[in-house]
Amino acid sequence: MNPPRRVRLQDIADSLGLSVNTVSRALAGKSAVSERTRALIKAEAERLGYVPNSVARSLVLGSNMTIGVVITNPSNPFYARLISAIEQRSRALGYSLLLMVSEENEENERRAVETMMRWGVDGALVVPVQTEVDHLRRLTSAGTTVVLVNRELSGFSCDLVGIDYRQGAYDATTHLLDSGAEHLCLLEEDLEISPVKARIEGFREALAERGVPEDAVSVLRVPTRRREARALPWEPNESYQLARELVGQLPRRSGILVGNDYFALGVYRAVTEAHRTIATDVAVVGFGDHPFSAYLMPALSSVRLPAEQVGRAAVDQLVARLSKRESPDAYTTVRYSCQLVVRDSSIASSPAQSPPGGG
Amino acid sequence: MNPPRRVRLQDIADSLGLSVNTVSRALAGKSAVSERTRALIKAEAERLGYVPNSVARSLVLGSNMTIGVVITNPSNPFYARLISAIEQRSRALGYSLLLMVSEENEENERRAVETMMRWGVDGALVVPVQTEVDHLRRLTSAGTTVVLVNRELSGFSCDLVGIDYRQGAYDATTHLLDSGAEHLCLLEEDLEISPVKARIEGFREALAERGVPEDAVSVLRVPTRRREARALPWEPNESYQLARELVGQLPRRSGILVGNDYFALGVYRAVTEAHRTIATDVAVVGFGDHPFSAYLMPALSSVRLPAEQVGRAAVDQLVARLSKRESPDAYTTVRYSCQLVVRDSSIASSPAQSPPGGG
DNA sequence: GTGAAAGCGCTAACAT
DNA sequence: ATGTTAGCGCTTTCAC
Repeated sequence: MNPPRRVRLQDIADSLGLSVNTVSRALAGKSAVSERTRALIKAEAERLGYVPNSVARSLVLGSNMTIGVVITNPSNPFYARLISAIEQRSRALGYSLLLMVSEENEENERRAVETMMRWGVDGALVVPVQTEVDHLRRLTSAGTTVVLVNRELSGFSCDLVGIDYRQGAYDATTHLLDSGAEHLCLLEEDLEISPVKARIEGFREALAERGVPEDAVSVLRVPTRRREARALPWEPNESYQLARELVGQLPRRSGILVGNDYFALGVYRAVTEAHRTIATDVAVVGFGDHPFSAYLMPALSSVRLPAEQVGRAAVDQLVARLSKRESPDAYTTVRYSCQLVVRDSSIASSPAQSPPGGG
Repeated sequence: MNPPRRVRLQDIADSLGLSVNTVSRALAGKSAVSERTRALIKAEAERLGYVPNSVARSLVLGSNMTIGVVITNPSNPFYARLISAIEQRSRALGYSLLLMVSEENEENERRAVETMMRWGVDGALVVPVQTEVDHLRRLTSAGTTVVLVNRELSGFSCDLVGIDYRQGAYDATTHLLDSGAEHLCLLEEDLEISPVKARIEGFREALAERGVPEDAVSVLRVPTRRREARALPWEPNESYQLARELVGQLPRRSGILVGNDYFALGVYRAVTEAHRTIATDVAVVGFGDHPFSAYLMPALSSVRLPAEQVGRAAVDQLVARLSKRESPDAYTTVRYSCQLVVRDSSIASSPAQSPPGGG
């Protein structure tokens, strides 16, 4: 059997004794076609199983209704949710998605940008790896609209849709203090990216505001080795090792804020193995509110991240830019606030201390 | 500033006083160009910032080095891993990825197939929603190579790369029996898909082999409502509700196998709330070996799924087919085996019953 | 070794 | 209302 050649406009035109042009217009819904021939053409297209050739269409139109998405790691639950949201919204607006993964690697990101330029995607949604921006600049100056997602980048002006991690960390820290924690520790990823910086800021800000002394505060970096190929950033083992060391020297009434719910798993194990109790001895709050967090024992308090909102808004922002022909003179930055979900891991650590039958 | 028009072969040719053709051949690495001009051309291309137009190239070549991927839900950790693996391997082989999400919805899958036909992707990797196959047939008969991933489909012949869920369930069930469980229950997703069927088979097979009486066995379906928009299949609440009812009537020495680690979270909570103990009273084994499972207390035994192998193999299988020009006369089915990881949730439930100091 | 010409499938401008 | 022509950027004959 020879390869079944694809049905073209020409085939429909021939079969009906019309010109390609008429067929094109009829199927495109343009006005200059009689309803009779249009019906005829549609029927014939249906009969022959005609499928428009997007590649040819894109070549002449110069646009291909495609959005390039560059993500650092789809296995990270947050980015998985983000991809879902982006795909859903893009699909609703008629855009296809070219997915690229940078693996926290600058070189991969460069190649992704190159790919997008080759394909001439209409727009790009990028979670940038780091601070290098020259390739992104090339991309925009080649006429591609770029919207940064989740991570901010100084020295590169474009729209950004992100999350107010500072506020999230601030709220979580304040909550830990309200729950009675006096010694605070932040366990963070070891990447130099804006979400981490913002969380540290929010953490510090809350503590300063309450006048917590410097020596009662520490920020520790978990060696996630994200940049090593195939390393899972959320493998709890690293945070477990770190928490083991930490837990020995942990004073009473301490609170730990972790930059990722997976880190909390390591903390839980370390604390439990040291025969101390989450919540009572050590209050814990996570980031991400992963589905498992509500089901840990005790249930983990966590800062919920609006991945769906961010994904949707990023697509909307991108598409809005595309409809405006000219290059913008001002860029938008949107940071969605995140919401602390209080559960058992951070409830006030004192109730057991009230004397039974007292009062 | 007027839109910066993209650099074409023509621009390089003009700038060097050559023909488009020569430039094309030079950059394509063809032989019929003198080394001197080739160097000149490459330098000029570099200088002007030339980026090949993949759309134009695809139109003439009829192939675009693109693979269409249709996934039911990227937020599902298993599919997230699968996407990662597929992307990584595709990238290594020079293919771009068109990502589409079906949301367990037949209509979306149809649209995804339509999109792939429009773009004329070289091949398609599909996790099929259900049993409908007419659109997939159209896709293949239009000349697109299809490889099914993770879910099997009767009535549609093509290559398939999947997982031996039957074997996984068989091993897990045997293990539960070996651990002393006498009353067995399987908590499964409520989708009519091959992985679920295979797990039920494996479960039943192991029990039959050991002569476990029918009335000591049950298979329950968790109403995951996957098909409802935005419903998270792994939201543990449904399994929690189900397990609550179950746990009241659970005899001693029972074992629960769940089709998804997230279900185990619901079971853990229900069992704990009923003042019974995981492992001792109820042995539990999960499926998926999600990162959190090893950190539950007690640590969850689970069947590890080779998502990375499957993703990589699926791409390799697809690309292998693409290199063979003619339509195949035989299709390959590969099922990767999965490995049970035994942890504390399913250790023998009897040690505490041996009389202290006895023997 | 290089150039001229044709054409991939489609749409837009300009006829008629 | 329909047909003709041109051209998107590239590759592939086929000349020279």
